[in-house]
Amino acid sequence: MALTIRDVAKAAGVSTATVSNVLNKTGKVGRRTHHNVLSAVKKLGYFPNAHARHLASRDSRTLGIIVSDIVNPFFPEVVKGFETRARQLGYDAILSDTNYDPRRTQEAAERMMEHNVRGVAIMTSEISLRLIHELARRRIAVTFLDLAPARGHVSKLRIDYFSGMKQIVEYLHKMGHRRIAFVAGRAKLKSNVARLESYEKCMRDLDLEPGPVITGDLRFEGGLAAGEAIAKLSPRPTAVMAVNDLTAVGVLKGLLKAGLRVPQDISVTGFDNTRLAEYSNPSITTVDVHRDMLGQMAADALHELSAASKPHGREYQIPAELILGDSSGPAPAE
Amino acid sequence: MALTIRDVAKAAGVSTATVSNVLNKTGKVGRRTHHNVLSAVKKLGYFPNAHARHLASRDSRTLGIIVSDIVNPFFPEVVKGFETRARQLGYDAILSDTNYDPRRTQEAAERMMEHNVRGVAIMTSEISLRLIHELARRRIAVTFLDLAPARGHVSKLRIDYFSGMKQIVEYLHKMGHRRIAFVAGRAKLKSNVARLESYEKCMRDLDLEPGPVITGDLRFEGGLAAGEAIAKLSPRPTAVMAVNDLTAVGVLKGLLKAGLRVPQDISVTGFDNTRLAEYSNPSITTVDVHRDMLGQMAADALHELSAASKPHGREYQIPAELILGDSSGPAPAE
DNA sequence: CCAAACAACTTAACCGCTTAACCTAGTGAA
DNA sequence: TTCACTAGGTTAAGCGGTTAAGTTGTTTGG
Repeated sequence: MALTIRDVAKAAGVSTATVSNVLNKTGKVGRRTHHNVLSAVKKLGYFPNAHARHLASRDSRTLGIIVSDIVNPFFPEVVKGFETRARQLGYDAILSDTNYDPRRTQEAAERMMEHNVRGVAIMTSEISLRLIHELARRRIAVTFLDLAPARGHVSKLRIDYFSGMKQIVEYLHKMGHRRIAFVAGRAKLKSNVARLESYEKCMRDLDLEPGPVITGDLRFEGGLAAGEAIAKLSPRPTAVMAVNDLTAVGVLKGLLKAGLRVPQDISVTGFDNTRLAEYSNPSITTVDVHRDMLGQMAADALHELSAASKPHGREYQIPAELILGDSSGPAPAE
Repeated sequence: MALTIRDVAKAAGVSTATVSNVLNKTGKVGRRTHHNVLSAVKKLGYFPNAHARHLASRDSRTLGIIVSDIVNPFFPEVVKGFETRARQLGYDAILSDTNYDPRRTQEAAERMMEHNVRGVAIMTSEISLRLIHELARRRIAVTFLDLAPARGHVSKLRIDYFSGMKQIVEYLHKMGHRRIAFVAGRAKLKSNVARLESYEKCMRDLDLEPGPVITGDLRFEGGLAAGEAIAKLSPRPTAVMAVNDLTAVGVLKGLLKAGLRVPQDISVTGFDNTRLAEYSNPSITTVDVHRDMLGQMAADALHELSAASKPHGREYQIPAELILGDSSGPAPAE
């Protein structure tokens, strides 16, 4: 089999405890011995077995992250932020993808328990309350996105959708837009509902009548259809806010197809600041929700929770930032 | 602490060995006992400790995948394909992101060794030969992308860049294009060199003079600059092949900015079939290299290697497929 | 009818590490 | 000189599983 700590101990002429102490930098070992052990490690090419280490120390020093779909452009940056921060804090990170499937979500949670993670960041919405309790019962730190309130071992991450929407609406208002349509996503998803409601509230706050609201599908096709529909409306809106960038790209294409000019005839905005927004033609005005920061904060939150003797879940807010693109401009003269 | 197999054994009134046999479905346990154990497991909410299991069985049943950058749109689908297939085959999968950093690549490889993986799929180019040997010495199965030849514990995955490029060149040729420019990436990366060389060879095979070749940076900005430069050339190429989709989007924007119409005045093609290509305006003609299949095949290859008694590395070929978009069309009349 | 074979367990020795408890010089204070 | 520390180790008992070997009670072939 592979090399063990005993091989190193033998090679360095010391006990396994000493090797372990060197490897873990406990400072209980003299300079000479320390050096000897280290060179034996190097010479043999030894790497400690993570499983044995975790088992013996009864601490996995592992954080988990569960996402719906790593292919969804929302998640890679979150994962990267999480993983990077976790490593900085000295944790190993494991990732599970649920593919929007509740059964796979269950499996993902089980995997986290089997790996004895200290904490898990749940970035999906398809999580059941039963699972949450299951994790809580095991005193595993948890962070959620928007779902439940924070308490005990559970911290909450809140993306400030409202602020993001507000920034868009106020920006469009300042540019002279008064008829601002909204292309929504499926009603089920919390984040989409939040976006729609924020839009409506912000409109009212500016004494504007919300609507028309068209329901898309969060995908390109839905946006395309919505764009074509909007082009035919009378009176036509002077701006269209889409629930996300992908929808916005669809809307944009639909409007262009109908012969409208963007942004001269009509402005379009997205949400999420994905690469799509940046590389679209014209680039899309959107809102950055700092996905990398979201991942980082999740790792920080889990670290805090799992390190505390009496953990007290907090709420973390992730700020949103307006990103101006070429798809929006002053409202056309009537 | 958490529940152990002993708790379950006690609750079911059997030995830990029996519980283990039930959990591992060895078929050595009677129906009644089997059932009793299972209900005890369910009642207590027990999940076996993965670390202990791996340690005791001296088999991690884990596959690893190392990528350069999960945020790079090339990788998420690869990772997903890998992870999905690995799970189907009964493996746990772990992911490491090197961020293009050789030091982090080293750390990633070490992590794989510490986790005692059966095999690791290396999807980055920043891997050193030392590391490869290190892994081979430990009898860890390995797959590479294009780098070394297959042998022993090492299988090779080959993306058929040549076929992809050939399909584009022949398609453009059939559409009447004769002056076809190429926007390359940095010379260092193997995959980019392969694309450029394939382009040149395919051109010559059709009795066309390759060039001009403009060097971009694999990013949007490089494409943009290249597009603007190409617009000014005389005689102007009637088609531009870009080394990847991102570059193609940049080229597209550069050409449009210079007042050219795509595809009426000039055709543009990309490579990789990312979402960018699909959602670009106009959508980009590109080549799909089946990234999910790449991930799957990597998992399959590792499974095969690690299961074999006398492993013999193979070469796997991932096919490329032309995807027609709206950015290409017949060559303009002279 | 008895020994061999089998089904269905239990016992206990690890797997590769960590860590509490113990040991042994050597040092400094009284 | 004596004694309490301390520095720098060693010993050995786990961590939570797996699994080879051993132990039963029950069949079954000759």
